[in-house]
Amino acid sequence: MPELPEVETVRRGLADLLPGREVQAAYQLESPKSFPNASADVEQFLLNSKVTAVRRRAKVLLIDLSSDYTLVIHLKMTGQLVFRGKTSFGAGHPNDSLIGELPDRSTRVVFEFADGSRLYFNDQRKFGWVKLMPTLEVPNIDFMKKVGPEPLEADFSLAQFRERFRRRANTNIKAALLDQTVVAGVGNIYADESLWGARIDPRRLVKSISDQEFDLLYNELRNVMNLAIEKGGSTDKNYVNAEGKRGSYMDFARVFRRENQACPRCGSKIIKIRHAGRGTHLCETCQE
DNA sequence: CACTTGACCTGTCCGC
DNA sequence: TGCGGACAGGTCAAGT
Repeated sequence: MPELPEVETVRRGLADLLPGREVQAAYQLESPKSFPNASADVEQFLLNSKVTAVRRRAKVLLIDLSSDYTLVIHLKMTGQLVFRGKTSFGAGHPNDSLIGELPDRSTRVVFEFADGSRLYFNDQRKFGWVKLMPTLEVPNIDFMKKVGPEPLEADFSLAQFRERFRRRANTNIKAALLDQTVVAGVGNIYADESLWGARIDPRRLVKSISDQEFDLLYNELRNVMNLAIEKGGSTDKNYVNAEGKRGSYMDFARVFRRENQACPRCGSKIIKIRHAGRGTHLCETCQE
């Protein structure tokens, strides 16, 4: 669920909240798997270090520390990173807060800062993870070496976009969009949304897509992701930002989770099918 | 090498 | 009301 716009929203929130805070304690609740290399390194390179920056690459969050180590975090499907100030517990949450008192039963890892504030890593389905590693080694992990370019970077060109898809000529366009080695950060929501915007049927083979259609898709993907960031991401079930609040992109979605509703472009009924191993939403009338 | 499928988990929903 | 099964979807390993 957290895709590029959701992870970027969390990043922006944490970038406002964390830098300068000193980690005083870090511990896991119930699930050692969420923080598998929590070991001697934690004591030496995490405790008493200050957060210096919060970065993002694809769907991965990077919290840099003054020790020259980095917390590398993947939220996968149900991960949340929620910050709570020393006194912001319990009652008084804004109406759009999705979660209440923390820790809750999905809390896996807790980071405590010297000023009494805390960062909670929650993850219902336990697919997400936190790893601590030297900052200089982050670019060397397999995922970082394979992952494609950031689609919202100013220098990401249409020519580059088309070029990246050539390696997946014989698969369908939706599977290729979801492939992180082609373009970084696209998941199920924005794949369906951008294909609708470009009027492309998700089942089409990549090699059948024309230059003009790639042009449309390139623009739609960037537009839809920029809009989603502006709306604070999509909250379908679990996703919340760094303050525990929902995102509102789902109010603007054209096809995702809108099966049986009218296509906003042609009025035909939107359908949901199983494709590329995913629930896939489309309008068969205007996506060809 | 290109491509597809299943596994990893838990909570929720649907049909009987 | 209880219960089994399908489903949710990011990534990687294992399969064809």
